[in-house]
Amino acid sequence: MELAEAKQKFIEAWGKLGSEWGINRTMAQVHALLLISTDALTTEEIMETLSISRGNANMTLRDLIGWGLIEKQHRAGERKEYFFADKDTWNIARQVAKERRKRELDPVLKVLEELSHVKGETKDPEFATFKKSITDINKLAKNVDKTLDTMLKAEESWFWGSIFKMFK
Amino acid sequence: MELAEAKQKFIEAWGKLGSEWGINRTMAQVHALLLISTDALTTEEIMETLSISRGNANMTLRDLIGWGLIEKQHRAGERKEYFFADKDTWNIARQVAKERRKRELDPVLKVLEELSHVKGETKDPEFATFKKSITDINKLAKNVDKTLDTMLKAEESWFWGSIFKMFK
DNA sequence: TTAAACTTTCAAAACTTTTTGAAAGTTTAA
DNA sequence: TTAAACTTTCAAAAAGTTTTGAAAGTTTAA
Repeated sequence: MELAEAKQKFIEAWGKLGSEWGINRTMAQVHALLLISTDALTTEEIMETLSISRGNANMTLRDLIGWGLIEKQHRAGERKEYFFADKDTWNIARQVAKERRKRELDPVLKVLEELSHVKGETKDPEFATFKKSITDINKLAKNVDKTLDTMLKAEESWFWGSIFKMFK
Repeated sequence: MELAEAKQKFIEAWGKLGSEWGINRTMAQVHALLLISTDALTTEEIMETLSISRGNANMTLRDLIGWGLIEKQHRAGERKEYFFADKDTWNIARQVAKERRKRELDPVLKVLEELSHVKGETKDPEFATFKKSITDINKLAKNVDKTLDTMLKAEESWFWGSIFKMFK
């Protein structure tokens, strides 16, 4: 397989994975392109390579910066802005986990906390079922939250070392 | 807060979380409804409670069965089918992880494996960058895969016990 | 058998999300 | 200043996804 073809395939695969995980396809593709680019790229180059519009490229790049996955680079004597991706996969995983926790898990935890205090007649089976489900899900969610927290603070080697030890 | 209101809130929150995670909103809502229902419900009751059409209810219920999250119940002397959800949150988490691994992670692993064998000139920086990114992502993906595998086989208590030990 | 009770299908409609591109805005060198 | 080089915005269009509902299909009691 040619390198160019391989790059193309990677961009497609990454884009597909992204869209299945609620990150939009273009965003994942731009990220993939920057991940496998040796040098930082301009908006123009990104637009060209992925055949996307200027507006789309601009918004996507801004979102990626918001997610902490890419950065701008200023070059002396040049007007254009260059973009490059953090290439450390461990950082990527952490950034994504961090953002998704903030955007998705946190609000759910808040609702669950609120719902777990609903008062009712313990003998009422309707109430008992509701209460049990909420409590159980709340427990799981809190565990996930705690695990993410540790993961976010962890160093890569320490983290995987622990995983390996854990899973023999 | 009234029990009825609390139920409504839970269904909404679960639906929102689902849609952010690539599971469609209705599917997550039907799941939520069954999770907090003491008794198994008919298609009719689900349609009514969530204000959705027969077709939608039918497809959604079928998908949920496909995900292993709910089951049909047959009642002697009755024509209707009843549906109920597995209430064990640990099982729910495992089922979801299992399905998503099959649908999303497996295909990506396949592509990465293929791409990690692309041959090229090691001195070419373009090639070197590509190779490194693919190799790193491949490593991470394999680790995630292995972790999921263990999780899928694990008992709840054992799993969380290990997590706690790991994270002090 | 039959027909009532129920389930499934799927094309079209509704809704949601993403993308476009032209216009407006900003920055900088001269 | 000015104007060229660049970035940002956003309303409208395109694309993608979900939902509807009526018709077709299936099952079962009698």
